[in-house]
Amino acid sequence: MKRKITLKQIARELEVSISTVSKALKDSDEISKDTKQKVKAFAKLYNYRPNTIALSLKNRKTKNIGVVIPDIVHHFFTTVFRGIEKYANEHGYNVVVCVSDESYEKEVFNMELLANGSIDGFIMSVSAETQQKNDFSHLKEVMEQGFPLVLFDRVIDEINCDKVVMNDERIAYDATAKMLAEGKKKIALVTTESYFNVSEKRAEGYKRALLDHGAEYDKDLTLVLPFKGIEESYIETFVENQNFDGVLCVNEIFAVLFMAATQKKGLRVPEDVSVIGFTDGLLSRYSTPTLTTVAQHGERMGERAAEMLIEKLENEIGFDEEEVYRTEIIEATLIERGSTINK
Amino acid sequence: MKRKITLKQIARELEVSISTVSKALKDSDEISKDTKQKVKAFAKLYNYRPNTIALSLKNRKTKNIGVVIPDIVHHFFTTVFRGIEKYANEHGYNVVVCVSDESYEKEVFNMELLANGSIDGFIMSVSAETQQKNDFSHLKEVMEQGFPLVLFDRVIDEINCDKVVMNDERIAYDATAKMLAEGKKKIALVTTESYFNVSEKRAEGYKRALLDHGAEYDKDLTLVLPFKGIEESYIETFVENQNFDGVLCVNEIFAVLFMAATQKKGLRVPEDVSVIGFTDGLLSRYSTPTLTTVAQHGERMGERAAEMLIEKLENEIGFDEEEVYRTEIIEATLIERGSTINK
DNA sequence: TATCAACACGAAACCGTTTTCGTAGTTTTC
DNA sequence: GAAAACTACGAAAACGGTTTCGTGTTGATA
Repeated sequence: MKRKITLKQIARELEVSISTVSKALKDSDEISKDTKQKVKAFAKLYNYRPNTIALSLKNRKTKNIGVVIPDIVHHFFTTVFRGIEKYANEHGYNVVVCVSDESYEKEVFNMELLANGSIDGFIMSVSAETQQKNDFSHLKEVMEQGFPLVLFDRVIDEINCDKVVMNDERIAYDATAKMLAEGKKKIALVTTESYFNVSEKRAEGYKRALLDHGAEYDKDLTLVLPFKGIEESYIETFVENQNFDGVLCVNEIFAVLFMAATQKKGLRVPEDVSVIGFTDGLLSRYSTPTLTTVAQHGERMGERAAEMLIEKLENEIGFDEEEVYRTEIIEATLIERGSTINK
Repeated sequence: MKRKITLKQIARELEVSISTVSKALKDSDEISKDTKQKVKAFAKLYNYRPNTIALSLKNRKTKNIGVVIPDIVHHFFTTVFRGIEKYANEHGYNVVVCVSDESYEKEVFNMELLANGSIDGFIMSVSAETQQKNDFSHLKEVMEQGFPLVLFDRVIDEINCDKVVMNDERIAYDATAKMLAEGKKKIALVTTESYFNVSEKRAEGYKRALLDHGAEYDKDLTLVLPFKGIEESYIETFVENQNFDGVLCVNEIFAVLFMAATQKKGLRVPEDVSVIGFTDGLLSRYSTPTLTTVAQHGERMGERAAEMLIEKLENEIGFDEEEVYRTEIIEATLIERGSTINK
């Protein structure tokens, strides 16, 4: 086991002081040309790299950012993560990920762990349980400790920090309006239980579109599915008993299940029923017909979140300068595919 | 910005030495009961937590493990990562992820970065480009530096380290045999270019099953698709021109595309054509019909990889003890769904 | 020749811990 | 009453860097 070489060893070997080696490697003009060359040559030969941990301790910066997400086996979060990792890496940061698994306790635990020196700032999307409990003291805590925090997607209004969100309400409006424009009259909504503020916003956009276009909002046309353990039968029962000619689903799994159920019933997509989902994942791209869906541009969200965080990290805020927080809206776009009638 | 409290501050506040504080918090019996209580109370009040970075420097252990994978927006890698993260977290380790994006250069760069003190060991799956170039000096390098390394899925024979793999050959054999047992005669194979050793092994299993069961191996029934930018037309052309009644696809995207193409041609799945894919992702679960597929148990692979790595990390190898490397095989299983004829 | 700046380098502090070792002060022992 | 043995604590080194501040040696200047 060949230990990595340190300044101390180089210094001893070359019979100079540690400071000299350090300065020589930094091309300080305190050091003579001769010595610099000697040191650099030696360092290169032994492939010297400064120890990250020592630097972290000295600089009180780890160059690590902590990402806390509810789930990783999930297309949206994965793409956001991709964006974060990409941007971070390009800017000299590493990313340490903790998965809260939708659990409040794990979320708190992980954040405390990371806050003990492992990272310089947080990017996160809160867990379902946290949203339900409505307890955000752990977020306040890390902010008070001076950690910059960027929330994305599942954000918390009462926490004052940088945020990256999607215009859920508007895109749901647009999606609904699109189906109305196709001539559809009875548009259903398939959503999750309401403690997810994103689902709620989508529902609002859906309603507003109906009312704006003179369609009536029928409560019976909204199907609320549980967060975990979706039973296909819920959907099939709904499809069996309700009359509709379009549907907006808050994710692609619901969309593809709904589509399958309507087809099974003998209805054609999109001729008889238009279907629009959220999340442009594999399901949307490879279903039959392909799904018209809302692309959330997760990667861009991740990039922006990372950008905002790193900006905060690098621009040490002046003393008594007022901290200013931004909320960035990433515009979702509707991708038209085979499950709607497109011109 | 409230800095986290340090031993030094507690010491000053309580008018004792730093050593005393440190020992008191560790319940050392060098310290009197009184002092211990005083210190502990104060520490609890100010919510003292030892600084991770300082500990890392002191102990030369970061309690971080580095994960380098080719892609994160990919069901299989995501599940493996999930397993790693889960096991690591349960055992007091954090995970820092770097995505190589299938690029040799990024892979090398990221590993060098991580090797400068950020992590204690690596878990990785090599990039496509690395496999093509057949250059593994960066892996040898980190091993020589004393970092334990666990490879999974895309492993390298010439690198001597712990490995976690799937029995690709055998499960491909089983999948093919299953279709033959259904009475299918002409089984096609849809695979990727061959520098992926996993694809190669799957192809071998496929061939062996054909020969073992007295079916003939027809080269024309193998469709090789490029790694990036699959054109649907490649598949459609193949489906149009070849005669087959079963197909084994090396991933679920190929499987679902193939299924769509055969259905479009008017063939029924599974009556006319049986389809089996690899990867038990959303596509397999929600396609119509649902896909019979090979479950790779990525999560278990990740857990095992993490377990192997952490075991190496914690059991400092005795001096001159011979290092022993293991290759663990995670048994894949065939999940029977609607795209094959099951009894 | 005394003075001074420039040059080239080293000592030491610091980041926050842990841990070894030394040592006052007290108690026990004979 | 002196030596031995505890007790309870502190000083200092170490992990691997960076950086400030000296300082000894030159050569130039007055």
